[in-house]
Amino acid sequence: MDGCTVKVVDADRVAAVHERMPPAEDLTDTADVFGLLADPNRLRLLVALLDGELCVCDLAAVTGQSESAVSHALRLLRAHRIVAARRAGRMAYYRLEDPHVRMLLDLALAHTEHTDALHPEREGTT
Amino acid sequence: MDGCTVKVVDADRVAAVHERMPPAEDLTDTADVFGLLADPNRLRLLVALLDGELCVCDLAAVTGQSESAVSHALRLLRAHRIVAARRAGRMAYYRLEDPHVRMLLDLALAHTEHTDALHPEREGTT
DNA sequence: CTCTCATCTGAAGAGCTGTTCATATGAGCA
DNA sequence: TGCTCATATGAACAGCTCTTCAGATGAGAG
Repeated sequence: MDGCTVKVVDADRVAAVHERMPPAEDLTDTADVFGLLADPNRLRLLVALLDGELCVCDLAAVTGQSESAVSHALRLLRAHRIVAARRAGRMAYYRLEDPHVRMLLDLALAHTEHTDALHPEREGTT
Repeated sequence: MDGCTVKVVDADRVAAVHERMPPAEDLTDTADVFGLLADPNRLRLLVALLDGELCVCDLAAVTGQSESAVSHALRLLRAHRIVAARRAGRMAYYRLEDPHVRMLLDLALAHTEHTDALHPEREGTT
């Protein structure tokens, strides 16, 4: 049932790694950020904002989503302070606010571009 | 209903940004990778593997998950070639195989550590 | 060959996520 | 003041995800 819960093969390594493990809070936080980047449409929005601010209208046009979907997505991103809104009359201009996320985006996109043959979706060992 | 679908505020910007937008395939791929990093337990596994290979047993111990959960998670990560398995008898030693993911992890964790007061989970503009 | 143990797998259920539709808000304009 | 348009919001539903439980696989020991 438990299998290995009791025994540990490399106790020292386990202890050391466990020591270095970031606190649960940090991991949750990080997973959260990754989660926000884990949607193609949200990704499109953020990529669109890499170059500067855009209104909801234009974001919908650029990313090919309904305005409602865009608004919902922006709401989420705003709640996590990844984007920020500037109001001009009835328009709302959004911009990428989190430099950390910008870095992650840059890094991820740079690598994806170079990764031509990586749509495996299959087993590696079995 | 559509609201803005027809009109675009800054047509030039929209065209330019749309031009620079990576192909859908790349975005899906990237979102996919982020999705794999979007779970605290998977994150724990990957962080544990940053220092070198570990068997399923020890991974379960270090990350505090059931072996079954770990196995399922590793299967997923393996399918995307993020980790690789080495077999030694009935043991399976896993290691982090994707340097790109390693970079993302390093970057993300480095920043999360410095981000003491960033558990907002609330509105930014409203 | 049989038994044990580490790992893997499949099925199933609970919960989360993203989209849509309908409607609300609030600014500018006539 | 009343209309229109950009954006925001809420409810609801479909689809995906993660965990667990039960059992399968395959290697080593006797």
